Amino acid sequence: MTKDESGGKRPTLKDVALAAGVSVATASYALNDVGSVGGDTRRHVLEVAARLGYRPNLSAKAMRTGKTSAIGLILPDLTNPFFPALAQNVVHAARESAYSVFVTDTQGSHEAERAAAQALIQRGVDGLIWFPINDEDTLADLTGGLPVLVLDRDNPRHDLIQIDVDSGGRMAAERLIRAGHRRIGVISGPTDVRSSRQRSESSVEVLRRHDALAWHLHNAYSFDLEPAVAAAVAEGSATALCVGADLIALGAINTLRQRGLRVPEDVSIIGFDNIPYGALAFPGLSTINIPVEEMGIEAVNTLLRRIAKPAESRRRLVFDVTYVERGTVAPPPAP
Amino acid sequence: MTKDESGGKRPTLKDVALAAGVSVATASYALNDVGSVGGDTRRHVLEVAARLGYRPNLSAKAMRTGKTSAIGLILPDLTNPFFPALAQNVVHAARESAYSVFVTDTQGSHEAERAAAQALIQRGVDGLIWFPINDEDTLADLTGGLPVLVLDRDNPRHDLIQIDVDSGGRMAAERLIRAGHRRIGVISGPTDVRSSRQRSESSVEVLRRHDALAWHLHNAYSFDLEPAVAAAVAEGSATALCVGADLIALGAINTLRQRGLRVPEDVSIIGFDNIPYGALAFPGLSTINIPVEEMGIEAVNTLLRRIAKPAESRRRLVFDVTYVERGTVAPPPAP
DNA sequence: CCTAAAAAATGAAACGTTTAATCAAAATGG
DNA sequence: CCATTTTGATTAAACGTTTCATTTTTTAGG
Repeated sequence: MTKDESGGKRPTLKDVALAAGVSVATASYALNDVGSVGGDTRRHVLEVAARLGYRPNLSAKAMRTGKTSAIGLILPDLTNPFFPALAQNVVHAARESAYSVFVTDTQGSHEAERAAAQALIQRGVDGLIWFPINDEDTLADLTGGLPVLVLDRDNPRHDLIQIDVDSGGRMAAERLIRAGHRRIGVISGPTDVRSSRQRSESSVEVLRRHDALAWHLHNAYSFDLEPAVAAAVAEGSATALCVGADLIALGAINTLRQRGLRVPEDVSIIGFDNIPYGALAFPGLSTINIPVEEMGIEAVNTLLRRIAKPAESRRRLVFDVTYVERGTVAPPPAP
Repeated sequence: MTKDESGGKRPTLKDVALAAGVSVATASYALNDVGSVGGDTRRHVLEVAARLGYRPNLSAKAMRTGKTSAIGLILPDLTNPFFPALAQNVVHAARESAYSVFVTDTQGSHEAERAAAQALIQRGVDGLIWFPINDEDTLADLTGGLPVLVLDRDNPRHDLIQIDVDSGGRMAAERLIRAGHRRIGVISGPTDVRSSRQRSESSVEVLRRHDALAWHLHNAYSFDLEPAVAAAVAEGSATALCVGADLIALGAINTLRQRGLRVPEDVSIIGFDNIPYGALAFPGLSTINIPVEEMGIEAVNTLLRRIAKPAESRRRLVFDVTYVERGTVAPPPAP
């Protein structure tokens, strides 16, 4: 019960000190559990503070200490279903350590990305968790010595949390081969981001080795697959698809169905990301799972450690992926 | 070009004043475009500030003025696909006015909701955009005089942005009737939130009037529909479903398909929310669209207005919904 | 007991702003 | 040309903390 004793406004440290009959300094020491203050006084101050419902003014604290206990999360696109789970876990992990999170979404624009970073830095965030749009280090001149954790992308200057996409790409390809497919198409996302390239390149490599690569489509963006490819598939150029992102895979499924092809009876598909949609689709999308929840948590852990020890050597964490089988893989249709 | 003249640390107002050969006060006045400062000096100060790459320390400004130009966004669950688009637009609209947004996700727990609000208030946010878990005013004792904008839910103390769910519920029911259905089931979400109740109640009302209500299932939560209902539908108790949320509708479709029923050939379905998944499904989910983007924008506009004029009379904005036809509505199967 | 050391408590400066209260200089009016 | 107003600029206080340097009180040692 935080009752409000003094009229109206929030009690300040001075109020607490006054009410406890002690100096402001002592009150501060007592509340922060530092300095040398007697056990009795400490308890008393704490008690009074609780009674008054005292909450430190974080702006003041921030100004004095230079630490805001806030961090920024910069994401390319919140509406991409890959990100909300990440954001959620970042926010929660941060709260565990009494940090709050400014979330910004840059809509895939480098300009917006810089503006967002600027704003956050000016706000004095203690650190940034940054999922860059592509591999360009667009914030190089802004971040200064600020702790930054980079997600998924590459960056020579910051701590990194990455994903072992190579193994994911391989898993997908191998699974399709094991199912008996010998004409497999690969569809990949934006080629200007390493992690996206790697996904499909590792698939391609495996497929080549088995002489099972039908074709490779680059830079598939949104979720309607190019009609050309759909037609190619319809003509039987491929009996299975290795797709670099679930969103694209779902689009591909749609396109195929609109052309009368069944999934997985006529063509098998494996996606990448394990976005929640996939589980909801019918049949469920088989895909490569990225442990995005753990990544979120580990991101704030790593960032907070870096904030605490700026000099520690650079860290690079790589998360494993797993294949999750649902309903979009089957043997190729009998010819 | 924000080059860094003084060694290392960010330049402060004092640095600017010094470099411009003017008092700190004048520098402040000049930069904020207030007070009486000569045209020449003003220009000069601005120029110097730009040259030094000066950025005001927002913590300091906040402490002095009591305004942080930050707001908090409290959502029940970021991974519910309804919310990311909302969050995105809130963040963008806020940035337009140089506000930053603390985003928190309360996982449907009232405890977490209170904790989050506490933290944000302590941080000194200028206002809160709050999508409550249900209709309980769980923050009543915390918010004090703080401007709060409540989304979707009801609340006697705050500005409101709501949705005309009644008309949505009616639209859905009418559409199914128009398609020829006469045995229609209604599935609704949590009954402890008014807006959820209203969605289905308005459907029910219309269906009753046409004597077309087959049954009404309350409190359907996650996305697998109760086997009981699925069986009931399978037995032909209903040829169409009016569902209170897309997420539930998609689950329903899955369950039906697993029992061998086709959508929409055997049973038609209309959802509610128009979450992005719906468009990706095959066939696309017919649903009621909520203009969530506009709502996000209007939420920050209304909140910022309230922050500027705390005394203005309470506002309540109601957004219209629209029916979006995709592929899940068809005439009932011939008996 | 007295002194020295340790512990507890305090005063005041500092953080980077804004802004009220002054003051000086320039402009205005009679 | 003096008195008055306006304009331009400055000084200093204030916001709520933390923390250094200092003082006061207590404890311990001989």
